[in-house]
Amino acid sequence: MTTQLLRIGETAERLGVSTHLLRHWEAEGVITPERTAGGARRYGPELRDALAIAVKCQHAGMSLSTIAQLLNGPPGERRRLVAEQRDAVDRHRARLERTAAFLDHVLRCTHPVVRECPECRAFASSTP
Amino acid sequence: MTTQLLRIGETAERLGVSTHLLRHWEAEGVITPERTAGGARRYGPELRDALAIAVKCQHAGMSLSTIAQLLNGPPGERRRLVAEQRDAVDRHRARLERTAAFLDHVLRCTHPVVRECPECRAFASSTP
DNA sequence: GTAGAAGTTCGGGTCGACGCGAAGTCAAGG
DNA sequence: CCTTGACTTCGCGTCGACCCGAACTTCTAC
Repeated sequence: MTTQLLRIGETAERLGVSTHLLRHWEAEGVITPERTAGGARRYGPELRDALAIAVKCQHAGMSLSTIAQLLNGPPGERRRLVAEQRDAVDRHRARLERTAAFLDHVLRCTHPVVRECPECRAFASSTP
Repeated sequence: MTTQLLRIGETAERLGVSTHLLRHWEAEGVITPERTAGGARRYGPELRDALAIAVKCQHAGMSLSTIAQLLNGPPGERRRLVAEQRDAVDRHRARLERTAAFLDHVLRCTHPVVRECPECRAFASSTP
């Protein structure tokens, strides 16, 4: 049992994505699998974990190029990027929090017109 | 002072976007300004508030078509959509929270390899 | 050793959300 | 009247992320 190398089909299925996508991500420098002598992609457990993490990161709003740097960049740069993304996620979270509050408010707001409702106006003119 | 109608240039500048964008959003059915006799767009205070809200909603991940429905759809449908988006925002928030925790962890994680770190693995295999 | 499943490369297509510039229109000042 | 500047429509270009099919090669099970 030589460290469970899976081919692209299995890997894609387990991850719930298409094989096209895995090739695309490779082309974008996100994840680079090993190759057999004949050129077929083989994904080991490490890479599959990295892929899973990449998916989560993407859901958190990171671009493919950012994720690629995160996974493959030099350690120093990597640390900086992680911290940066951490901040970005926090800002994103703050925005979402305001949005959630606003939507909650809208559900019970009786003002027919935004301008007449201080809470709506507050959201409209909230920082970034 | 007849309810401050602004032209597209002023409106765009105050909002920090391009005039192209405002026309684009109109074409997508997001916001439909009044027109002068000659066909020039005029944005009243109400519409400008709506625009500001649309911008926030977009930052919260909503698509233009969703926003268009939110702003212009029939009240019944609107309520449903708001509730739906509210839920989506919450799910999004939950994901971001996990991501933030993961990034925090990565900043102080000493394991050289993801597979060897239970916390990293936990994030990799966390629900959606 | 060979069939057929699964893989490969390559190039073009789609979708959402824009940007951009050309060519024409309108309104106000000199 | 004419200029000037902000506006109009129209259509094509871009970018990120992705899907898809054609044509060919490799892998694997029998």
